[in-house]
Amino acid sequence: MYKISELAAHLGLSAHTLRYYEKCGLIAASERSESGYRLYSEADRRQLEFIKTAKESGFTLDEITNLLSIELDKGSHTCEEVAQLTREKLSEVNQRLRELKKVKTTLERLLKSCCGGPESATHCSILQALEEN
Amino acid sequence: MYKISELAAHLGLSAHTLRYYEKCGLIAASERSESGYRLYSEADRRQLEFIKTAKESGFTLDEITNLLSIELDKGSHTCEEVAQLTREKLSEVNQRLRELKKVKTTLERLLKSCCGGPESATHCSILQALEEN
DNA sequence: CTTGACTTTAGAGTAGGCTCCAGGGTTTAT
DNA sequence: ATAAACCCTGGAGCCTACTCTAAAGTCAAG
Repeated sequence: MYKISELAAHLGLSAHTLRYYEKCGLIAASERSESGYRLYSEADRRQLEFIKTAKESGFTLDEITNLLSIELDKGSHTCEEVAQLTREKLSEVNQRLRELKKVKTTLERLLKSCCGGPESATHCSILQALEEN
Repeated sequence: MYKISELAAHLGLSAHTLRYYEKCGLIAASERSESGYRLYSEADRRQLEFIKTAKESGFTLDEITNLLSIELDKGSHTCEEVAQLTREKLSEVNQRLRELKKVKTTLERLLKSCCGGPESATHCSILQALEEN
C-alpha cells in the first residue's frame, strides 16, 4: 500500500491533487490506516494511471468520470459508447486547433509586416493593423 | 455619442462586458450624461475596436492593456516593444498548438484502433490503451 | 401617468483544475 | 524525547473573462 505522497510522487502529481480527485469522485484510496491516513492499493494506482493517461489524452475530469464508469463495468457498456466519447473529444480538439491556427496566422502576418526595430512605434504596422476594422 | 448598449451591439459585445473592461482599466466612456449614463465617443469606439481585434488576435486583456499603453503614446515606444509582445504571444500559441496536436494524434490513434461497434466494451482497445503505462 | 426598457452600482457566481492554509494529529529518525 | 516530516479536514483563493443579480434611478412611448 502507498501513502498519499508516495503514490503522488510515483505519478508526478501532488498529494493535494489526489485528494482533489477524491473530492471529485474520481478515486478514493481503498483503505485507511488506523490513524486515518489514505492507503492506496495497486489497483488504485492503476486507476490513477488510467486517469492520468486520459487527462493527457485531453479528457476533462468530468469526461474521465464517464470513462471510468465504463472502465469499471465494461460488460455493461459498448465500444460504441467509448468511441463516441472519443470522437466528441476529437472534434472539440479539432475546433480548438482551427481557432488557434487562425490566431497563429494572424500573429505571423502582424510580425512579418513590422520592422521590429528601435524606431518609434508611431508608424508601427502592428498597431496600425490592430486599429483597422 | 453612444449609450452603452448601442456601442455594445455595434461591437457584438454585451454592455456587461464593456463595464467589465472599464473595471479592468481597458477603457472608460469619455463622458457621462447628467444622470450618470456612460457616453462613448467615436474615439472610444475605435479604441474598443482595437481591443476587440487584439483579443481576436489572441492577446489577453492584460496584454491588451500593454498594447494600449503603447498605442495611446506611440511616440514613447518602439516597434521593437510591439514586435516583442507579438513574438511572445506567437510562441505561446505555437506551444499550445504543439500540445493540442499531440492530443489530436493520441485521440486519432485511439479511435482508429477501436471497432466502435455495439459489442461489449470488455475488450475495447481504447480502454486498454488508457489502462497501459 | 404609467409601463417597460434602459441605466447605474457593488458584489456574487461560473467554469476547470488545482493550490494553499490553518489547526491539529501521527510517524520517523536521531 | 523531541524535532522534522508527514498526514488529516474543511474551506478559501487563484486564474481568466465574463455573466448575472438586486435595488434603485432614468428615459421614451402611448
